[in-house]
Order: sequence, then C-alpha cells, then structure tokens
Amino acid sequence: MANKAQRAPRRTEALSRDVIVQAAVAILDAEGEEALTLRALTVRLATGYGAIYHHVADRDDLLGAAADHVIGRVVADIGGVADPREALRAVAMGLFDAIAAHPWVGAQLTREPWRPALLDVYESVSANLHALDVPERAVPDSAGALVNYILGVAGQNAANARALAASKLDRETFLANVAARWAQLDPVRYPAMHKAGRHLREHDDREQFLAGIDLILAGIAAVNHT
Amino acid sequence: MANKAQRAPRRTEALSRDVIVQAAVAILDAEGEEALTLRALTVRLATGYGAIYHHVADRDDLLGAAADHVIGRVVADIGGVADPREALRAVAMGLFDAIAAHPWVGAQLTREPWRPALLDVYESVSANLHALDVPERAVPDSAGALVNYILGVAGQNAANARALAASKLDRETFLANVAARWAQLDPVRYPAMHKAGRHLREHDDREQFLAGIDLILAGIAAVNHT
DNA sequence: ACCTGAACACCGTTCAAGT
DNA sequence: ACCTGAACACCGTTCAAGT
Repeated sequence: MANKAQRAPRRTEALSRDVIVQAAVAILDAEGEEALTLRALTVRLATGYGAIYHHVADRDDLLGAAADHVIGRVVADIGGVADPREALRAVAMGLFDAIAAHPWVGAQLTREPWRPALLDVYESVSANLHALDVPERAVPDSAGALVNYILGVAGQNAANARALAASKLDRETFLANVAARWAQLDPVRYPAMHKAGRHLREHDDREQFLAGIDLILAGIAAVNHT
Repeated sequence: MANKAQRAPRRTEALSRDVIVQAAVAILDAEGEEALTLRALTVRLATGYGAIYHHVADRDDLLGAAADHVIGRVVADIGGVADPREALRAVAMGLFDAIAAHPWVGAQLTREPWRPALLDVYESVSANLHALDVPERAVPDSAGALVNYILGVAGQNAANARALAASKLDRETFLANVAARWAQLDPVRYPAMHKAGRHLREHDDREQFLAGIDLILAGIAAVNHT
C-alpha cells in the first residue's frame, strides 16, 4: 500500500470551459441529469471544485452550456435544405432526434428557453416560414406555435426517459406496463385513454411528432391562404 | 424570556394528506418551487418530518399532488361548454390561466405529464375532437399536438416566472431588458428576433397562446376535410 | 491566473423513540 | 396509528491558501 498522504493523480493539461462542458455532457448522457454533481466532475476531471468554478459560474450555467453544445450542432447541420417546408421538418426532426439521444436536453430547453441554441432555432423557423410566404405579421405566432410544440414534446421525452430510467425496466416491459395501466382505466370515464392503451404497441413517438408538425404547418397554410 | 427547554407549539387537529397538499400549494404560490422544503412545511404545519412522510411518499409525490390539486379544478370547471370548438379553447385558456397564476404548475406538468390531472385534459380534448367530427384514427395525433403545445407554453411560462423572480425586477423593466437584449442582436444574423425585440411591448402572451391553439385547430380541420 | 480541498450552509430522508 | 426530531448521507458553493 502507498503512503496514506498520497493524493489522487492531478491532471497536467490546463482545464478549460470546453473541456468541462464535454465532461458534463458525457456524464449526463451516461447517467442522467441527477448524476451531474460537482463532485462527479472533480473526479472525472481529476481536479478540485475551485478549478471548475473558475471556468463556470454555477451548475445551471454548466447545464445550459451543455445543452447549447448539443443543440448547436443540430441547427448548424440543417443549413443546406432548400425547400422551406422540408427545412422546417428537418429542424424539427433534428431536435427530436437530438433530444431522444440526450433526454436531459429536453428538460433543459423547457427550463431555460432563452438559451442561444434556441435563438437559432427560432430564427431558422421564422426564416423558413417567411420563405413559405407566411405574411410578416403572422410569422411570430406561427413560429411560436411550432417552437412551443417542439418544446412540449421535448419535455415529454425527457420525462419519459426519467421514468424509464427510474423504473429500471427495459423499454419493452416499461411500455407494456404503461399500456396495461391505461387499459385498466374506466372505459366510460376515460374512453380515449382506455383505447390508447390498446394501441400503444403500434405507437411511434417519432411519427406522432412529425404528424403534429404537419398539422401545425397545415394550419398555418389554411389560416394564411383562403 | 421562556425556559430554554420550551418547544414550538404543536398542532392539535390531526394532519392529513389534504392539509399538507394545501400548505404546499400556499408555499409554492407565495415563494416559488425552491421554497418548498420539508423544513418549511414542518414550520408552517407546526409538526415534524415524520408526520409529513406518514401522509406523503416524498417531495416529488407532494409536488405532483399539488399540481393535481390546481389542475383538477380547471378541468372540472369546463364541463358545461356545449360547442366543442369553444370547449377546446376553454380547456386551453383554463390551463393557461391556471399556469400563469401558479407558474410552478407549468414546470411540474412538463416533469410528470402522466399525472391524473393531465389524463383528464387529454380525455377532454379527445372527446371534443371527436365531437368536431375528427375521424377516430386522427384523434390521438391531433390531441397530442394540442396537449404538447399547451405543455410547451406551460414550460415557457414557468421558466419566465422563474427568471422574473430571480431578476428581482418588476415585470415592466424585466420585459424592457429582454426587449433590449433582443434588439441588440445582429439584424443580419437574427432578423426575426431583432424585429421581435422591437414589438415586445405590444406582445400579449395570452393572445399568442390562443392564436397557436386556433392554428392547430385550423390544421386539424384542413387535414381531415379537404 | 489557475488551482486545491477543507469547510459551510444547506438539502431530503430515515428511524428509534415516544404517545 | 400517528407523530417527534436528532442524525445521516448527501448536495452546491465559497475561500484561504498554495503554485
């Protein structure tokens, strides 16, 4: 055994905000939001608390930066789509997939919706609506409807991922449990949910999400053309 | 001064889950979500920790029950509206107003969307869509679009309320600050947000919310009738 | 400037002990 | 059954001290 005064090995390369954010993303992806503790970060980065606070204001700042890091890529990857309708669907799908892959991002977006990453989303949506010949004065409400819908789904996704993780079941049996609970609902008082319980197997979150986007786009077209 | 061994006066009436939930709602409304600590509850209820844990599983259970308590009333208060289109708008407006009055509810709904209260919302929305002659197989996606949109706005409202409280500014100057920050954005890279910054004064959250609901309803009508 | 890590001021939750 | 409150196992954050 080593001397008792021996300390954990310290890092040699300099710390930076970016290194910290990447470590945070890795922890969040691997173990979820509540696993991101300052202690876990000091261990992973082989450093002390003060070193982290030297580059980051507080835990919320870090969580926000981590979300920006993930979402930033999505918006950047869209640019090339020419057809505005397809571009809108691409932004929506890109966000959906990013949030499905990193559920903690969904929770973060609903918590701090004014983050730079969402600014770009808002801007991109607005520009594409403009390209769709939506009248100037109708753009803000239309963009708001789309973005708020996306944020709603994002929140749901995050909540589902949390529930799935907490249940410690695999996805299959977890869904079966949800379906069973719904199917047990009184079919007189809760006819729609009762029925949904019987169709959950063939339910596809991604398809339903896109259907919602198309519904809103159809509404925007209907309101502005007649 | 009294004896140092003197203790805080204890309550005489029995505690109950309902009394605890009401106390929680009072704290949440007055001081926001992070003010709801177990310690604050013991003080307010003049009791001990164990007494609370005897009626409530944990803090999350309590937060959920508090949200149900607020949302339950909203759905119950709608029932009477005959025209399905008006009933849908009434549900949406009821939720919006409840969340505006109790912003912590918005955060809670996005965190645990399977709560009983939301079940009733989903059911009510589905029934009214059915009454609007939306085909059976289109109801789930349509209801999902509406509910997810509502949840998205709910989350935004909660986030705005948190930011407003944290800023310790009054609503007026807080909005002016936001508008100023947006107006400062590069008008080339962020034309839509730049412009939005100049119109924030005349912006009405409630009106924009309803515009979104109408947009989605128009989309549902357009997709299903052609 | 950048980093260390003990210490501080909190949390939610438990549980032996009381009535 | 219902309640008490000290104690436990954590948090995020600070700051005097080091390099």
